[in-house]
Parts: sequence; C-alpha cells; structure tokens
Amino acid sequence: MNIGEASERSGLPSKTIRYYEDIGLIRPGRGGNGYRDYAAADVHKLRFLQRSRGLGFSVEECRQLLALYEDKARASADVRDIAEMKLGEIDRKIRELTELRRTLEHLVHACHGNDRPDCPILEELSDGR
Amino acid sequence: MNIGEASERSGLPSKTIRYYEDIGLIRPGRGGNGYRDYAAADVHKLRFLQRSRGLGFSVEECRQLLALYEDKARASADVRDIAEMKLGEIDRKIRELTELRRTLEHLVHACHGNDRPDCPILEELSDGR
DNA sequence: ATCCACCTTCCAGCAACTGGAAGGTCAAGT
DNA sequence: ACTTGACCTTCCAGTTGCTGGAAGGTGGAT
Repeated sequence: MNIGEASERSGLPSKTIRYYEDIGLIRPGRGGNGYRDYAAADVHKLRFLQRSRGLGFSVEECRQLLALYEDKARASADVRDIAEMKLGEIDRKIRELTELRRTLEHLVHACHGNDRPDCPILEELSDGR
Repeated sequence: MNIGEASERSGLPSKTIRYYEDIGLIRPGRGGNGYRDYAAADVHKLRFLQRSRGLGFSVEECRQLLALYEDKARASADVRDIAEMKLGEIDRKIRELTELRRTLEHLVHACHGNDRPDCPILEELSDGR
C-alpha cells in the first residue's frame, strides 16, 4: 500500500513516516514508480511507534523496543532484560503521571472558576505548597 | 542579584533563564557592568515558570498563566480551563501507557529467556495480522 | 487531454532548550 | 599590582522530533 494508506492505518502523518525511514526505523519496499510500498507488518510497526512515541519514549528508546519485535535471534535473556528495563521505565512514567494528575486535579477542584481574583491554581504555582 | 543566584533560587539553569528573557517572558534590570539584575519579584516569576513547566504546561501556556497571574482582574475560570485541558491529556497518556505496559509484559512473558524461537507476538507480526 | 489527488525529494523552520567559543568583570590571594 | 578563577556577557550552532512548503513526477477518472 502507498504511504497515504499506511498513514491512515498507523495514525502517523506521512511526513513522520518518511522521517522514520530517514532515521532508519523502517524500510518499506519501493514500487516501479518509485512510490514507497508498505506491507501489513510495516503498518504494525508504525502503529507501535505511534503509541510508544505518544507516551514519551524517545526515538532511540523506540528503536530498542522495535528491536525486540524484530530480533531474529529472539528469546535471548538479553532481549528479555531490555524489555524488563523498559517495563520499569513505563511503571515509573505511570507513577509520575499519576502524581502530576493528582496535583492538577487538586488545583482544578480548588478553583471555583468565577471572576474573583483568588485563583488557588495561580497561588500554588507561585507560592509552592 | 546576578543570574547565578536567580538560577539557584528558581531552580532553572542560567541558560534557560536567558532563553526565557529572549522570548520575552521576563525582563530583569541591568547593572552598570552589563550584568542582569534580578529582583525578588523576578525570581518569583521564574519559580512560577519552573513549576508550571514542570507540570507539563507549554511555554505559551505559561505565558498565558503568567499574564493571568499578573492581571489583577483575572478570571480564574480561564486558568481552570487550561488546567482541565491538561488533565484530560494526562488521563489519555496514563491510559495509553497502561496499555503499552500490558503489551510489553506480554512480550516479556512470551520470551522466557531461552533460545527457543517461538515468540507468538513475532509470529503474529510476520503473519501480517 | 486534462484534472486532481496522490507521490517524490529537498530545504527550512518550529519548540525548548543546551553547549561552546570568545571575551568582559570581579573578588581574593600572593 | 598582578594573576587566578569563578562569574558574567553575546552569539552561533546543535539537539530532538518532527512539520511545512516548493518543485516536480504519477495515476486514475472524466
């Protein structure tokens, strides 16, 4: 399939898909007309990239995550170790986001949203807790 | 005070403080020697910026928050709207992160760390699911 | 034959810094 | 008085991860 369809199916803009090819994350085939030709497996990888990028993993980290999928000598303890390290990072990210969420929710609830000049959000941002 | 002390007190690197000046977020005075001179109010704003950036507000959002903060007739509803939008984004991130966690954990369990070439996820991938 | 939507490459710029060069300033130690 | 070293200054370049636009080729429908 062409890049447009791959874009639609993966949720990534065509521009980004070409960029990912530039930096060597994916290698689609080419048709006789020079157009990129994406297989279903490529789209799957693109979707994986879309998700993991959206979660704050760097492109380099995504490259490692993707390597887990592509590793032909799969099932080695090394590969599993990398995956486990990433799991730890994900857990940490979830914890941080949850903490951030808690703080913000507290602020939103404390703010009555009227015109009075006493917004607790701004007060906390400036004063600190 | 000089930029170094402002940096220490605000928790922002000097480079970042100069950058914030470049983009017009703060306007410190200047001493006779050309050094930037930060008043307590400047440090206060810098701390404000440090906090709100750390909470995931973009620089432009921080500029808005700062403007609201400085505006005596501010409407706290404006502030709350920005915070609520961020809250929605955070929720989405947590959901997606949890999903990715599940995916990776599945991978870790599928690759038990030996040399057997039987990772079901990879098979799924090559099948082009 | 002519649209128009698609595709191609290349080059530029964005956010939000970060690093480094080249040089000015200041307080302290000798 | 002089030198050292830690500050400070500006400016320019690089980073990450895209995103937009120009200039031009391709493909299917009318």
